[in-house]
Amino acid sequence: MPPTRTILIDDHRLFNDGLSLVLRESPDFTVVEQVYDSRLALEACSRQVPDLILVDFNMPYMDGLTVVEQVKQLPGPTKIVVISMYAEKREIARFDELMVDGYIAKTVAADRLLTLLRQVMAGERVVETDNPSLPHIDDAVRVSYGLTKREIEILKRVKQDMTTEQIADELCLSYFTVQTHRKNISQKLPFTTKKEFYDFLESLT
Amino acid sequence: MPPTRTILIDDHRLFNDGLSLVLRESPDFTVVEQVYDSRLALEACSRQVPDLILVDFNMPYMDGLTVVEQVKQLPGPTKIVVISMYAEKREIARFDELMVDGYIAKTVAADRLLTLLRQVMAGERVVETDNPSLPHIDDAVRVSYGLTKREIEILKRVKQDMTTEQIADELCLSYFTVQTHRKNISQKLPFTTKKEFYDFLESLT
DNA sequence: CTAAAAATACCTCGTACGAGGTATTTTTTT
DNA sequence: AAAAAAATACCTCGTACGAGGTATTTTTAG
Repeated sequence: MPPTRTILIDDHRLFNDGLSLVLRESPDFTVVEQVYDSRLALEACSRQVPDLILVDFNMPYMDGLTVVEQVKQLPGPTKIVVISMYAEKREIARFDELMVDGYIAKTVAADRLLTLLRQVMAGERVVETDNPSLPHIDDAVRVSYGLTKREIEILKRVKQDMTTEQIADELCLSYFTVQTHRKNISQKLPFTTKKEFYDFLESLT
Repeated sequence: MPPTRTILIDDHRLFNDGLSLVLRESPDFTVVEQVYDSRLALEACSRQVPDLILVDFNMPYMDGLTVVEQVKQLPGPTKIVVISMYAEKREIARFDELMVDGYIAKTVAADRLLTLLRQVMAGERVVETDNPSLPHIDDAVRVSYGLTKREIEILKRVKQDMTTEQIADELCLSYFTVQTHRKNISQKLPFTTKKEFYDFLESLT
């Protein structure tokens, strides 16, 4: 059986190169091309007609979504696996619609990735969104910013874009109480930009 | 000369494992430990006393900032290099304050990383925030969402958390014009959550 | 048991923005 | 030259939140 001809699409060269080494460890995969610029992905795929592409979701210029949409238009039995930073249900849902063959979080170990990719090549659809061996505690985050348990509860809901009123309803609190918590939280956190804040929220489970 | 004893700290196992393979390619580096959970980073560093640690900035539980702060308290001449998703001046400034030995974006190629790490071990401080070979155009992003050039201009400033008024001042536009652009933008973009929106902004240069 | 920390609740003011309009001018495309 | 697209500008209403307060109750730690 010939090795699976694979194209890697990720603008993070370091990750792309590392992933390439991971695949090279296994004789049943061969990396025929590495694409560092999503705009070149389509061209590479139509030229190489790979058996498998691994595409990062978060890329500049053209996001993974667009790449996937376009590659699916191409002829050939190319399998598509999305590699993602995030293990969010919302993200997964978007790719579910696109019917990709796999959705794998970057938290998986290298050997686990190979196992999953082999399953994909065998015709399965795989979703591996989280590493179960990592316990979901946010104590460290909490302590490092001096947040209380209640404040974390509030933050988790802020992360989901819930409004003060919605949070109050869900936790059976007064609107004003949630207001107070949010105020205290923003005084404790050092972030100056919204982006920093949302990056921080990302780390809450 | 003995190889540089290195610890990798990144909760993205796949990246961590890939990075490990990258370093193993070079005889002057040896990876003594891979840490997948930032909470265990301090313990590993005090036990191993490595020559070099590579730490990811964006991690759950405890961010790179905290890890760096703590590791700097430990004895030993451990060099600290931050590996980051982002090439943002703001981020770099935060690590500049901490006086780490290197700040390297994930967009660098594997062999370039090795070169930079050797420079660090030779006593230099390195900052490599962007890959100059990638032209900064956001045409693809623009077209895929049907945004106009002007709208991109507005968005870039929204990304910097500028208010409607500030944007209007900078671009010599009426407040109302900027308001209109922002309205049109939010109608064109499909994002339902703030997080999705900020992830998208990340892709603008 | 007692002091500190956390959680609860209330109030107001100012800022900011999205969504709903309408409308004119400029630029680009055909 | 005409039509289409983009950019400009104005207006209002409602929602939401941060920052500034104050104050009571509950829980935790010493």
